[in-house]
Amino acid sequence: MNIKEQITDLIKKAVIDLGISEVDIPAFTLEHPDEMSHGDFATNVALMLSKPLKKSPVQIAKEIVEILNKNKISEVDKIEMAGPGFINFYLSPSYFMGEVKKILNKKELYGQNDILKKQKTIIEYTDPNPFKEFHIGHLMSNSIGEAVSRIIEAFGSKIIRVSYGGDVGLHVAKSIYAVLEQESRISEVKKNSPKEQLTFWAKSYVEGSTAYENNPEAKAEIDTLNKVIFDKSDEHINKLYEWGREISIEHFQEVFKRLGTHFAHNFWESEVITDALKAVDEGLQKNILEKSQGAVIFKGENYGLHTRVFVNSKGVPTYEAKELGLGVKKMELYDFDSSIVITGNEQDDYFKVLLTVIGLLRPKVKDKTVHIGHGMLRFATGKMSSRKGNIITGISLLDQVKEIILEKMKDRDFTSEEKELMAEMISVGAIKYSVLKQVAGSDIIFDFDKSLSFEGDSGPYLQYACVRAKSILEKAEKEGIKANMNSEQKAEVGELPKLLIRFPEIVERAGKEYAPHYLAIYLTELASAFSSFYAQEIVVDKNDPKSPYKVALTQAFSIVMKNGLNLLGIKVPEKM
RNA sequence: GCCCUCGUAGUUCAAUGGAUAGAACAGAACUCUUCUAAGGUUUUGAUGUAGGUUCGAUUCCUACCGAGGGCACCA
Repeated sequence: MNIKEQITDLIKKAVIDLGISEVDIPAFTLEHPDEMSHGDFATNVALMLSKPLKKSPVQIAKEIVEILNKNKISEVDKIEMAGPGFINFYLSPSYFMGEVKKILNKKELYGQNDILKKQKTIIEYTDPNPFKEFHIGHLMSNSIGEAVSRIIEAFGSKIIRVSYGGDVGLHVAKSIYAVLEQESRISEVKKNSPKEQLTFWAKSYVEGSTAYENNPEAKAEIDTLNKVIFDKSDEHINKLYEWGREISIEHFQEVFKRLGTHFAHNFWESEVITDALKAVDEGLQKNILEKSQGAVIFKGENYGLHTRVFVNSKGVPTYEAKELGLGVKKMELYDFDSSIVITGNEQDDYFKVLLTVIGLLRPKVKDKTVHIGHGMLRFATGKMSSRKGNIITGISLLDQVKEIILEKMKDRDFTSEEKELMAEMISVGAIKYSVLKQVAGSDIIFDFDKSLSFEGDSGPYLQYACVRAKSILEKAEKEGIKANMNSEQKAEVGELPKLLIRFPEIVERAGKEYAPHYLAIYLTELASAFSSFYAQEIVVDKNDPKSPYKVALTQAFSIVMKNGLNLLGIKVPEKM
């Protein structure tokens, strides 16, 4: 039983002592007050009892405090009534010391739990489409997906990371249409670097999309081409297709590597089509789906949703059917305990329809599946669209940010290899943090100058705090001062240890709510507390009897910060 | 038109129905002879509007105003 549960128990007993029967105990809270001067835990139980007991909350609180004081446990130093009737609990210094010791003992395992022990979780994110750019929206999906994966992993679950790419569909037809328009250039383009070949394909996609929208003849041709690609009936087109697909995939692998994601499997739309059509047939047989105007549709209106097309009138399955097939296939391949799908929130309504259909077809799969919609990356001027070509690619953002960091470091005394390594970690950290610091579902208004900061509330701020701690620990080792938690029990416990030991509960909340931002914000608070501590105290000092204690705190900080950043998918450089 | 998100300092973001609404950036003033100033200290400044539920509302409900997204063969 942890301390929170122990205190909760004591409160319940006290309430029963007041004459409330066990079933009538209100659903009170026991939480950390915002203000540290309000103690380490606070409960609102007296406020909630005011009505049933027909007494003032202050009076009730006083009575409860009296009872609590009789049964006090050693971890609690002081209990008092405050404000409109809150009861605040102040924990003892030795409790905090004991908890910090746990950090030093558990090291990189600190923060993990076994809530999902022996479970298997499949998580899909990033999902870039071959023939299109890997843009900063994918960077966003990847940052969130990777963080959620790592947090779920810390819950003890086995994680299967997958990505899903649309290697068939209208966008491919649009690209190939535009490539066919400039057929004579192809052999020339193929001599260029993979990067330039990729640009050629991305441009073609934009051109094809424009033609599709503005030119009815082109639209008809592209629609026909889509069917040809789907049927694989034209050898020449098959070859173009293979070329474009490979160039894209090669590029994606490079970006994944830089971001620190390794997918166990990459699903492609082309490989789920059979499953999709099978699922559609089953849906038709069970009257879940129906035929209408030559297409297969789902009438969502019956479920408070809207109608979606699963197979179009040309017999080609749409995204909805393919995703349905994917859901079924994932279950067959991996037999998961839970499945998480992360996409842009523009697909929220679509996923509601899809999950409803899956629920009718495979109730068990539905119960185990959760969709997380992340916000969009938008420019102040409007939405980014790869169809229109006004996008920032993932790789160009990574490179630009890296440039800025290298520029900042140019006068520093590091070798160019060191600088290269640091700049890579710092740029990825800065980008990931800027995505992870806010609620996953909300949009990021992207402004290159403002969105990526290297100061204050930023990735580099956290990395920097960690690097400084590391540097102190090295100095302590040189001077032979060892971390010791016992030398300073009597002292007043500052903000740093109090924050440090909250790490496991923050991880737990971030995982349960699929909300990495709780962790990001916590780490910033923690780094801030450490930076303050760093500015006020000289940690390594042979003449200071408190030095071993301060070294211990620094070490604990270093462990927690590193573990926390690791869960966010952010690496820490040796120096910076 | 219907459905879903969301409106918080000048800006970008926080706040499991709780106490004095937190940060960061920008602005103002300090701070490197001390373990890395990508740091620290101080300071100015905000809940779209109108109701309702509640001991207590940024949070829940209703209406309005405003932004974004989704609504049949794109993904």
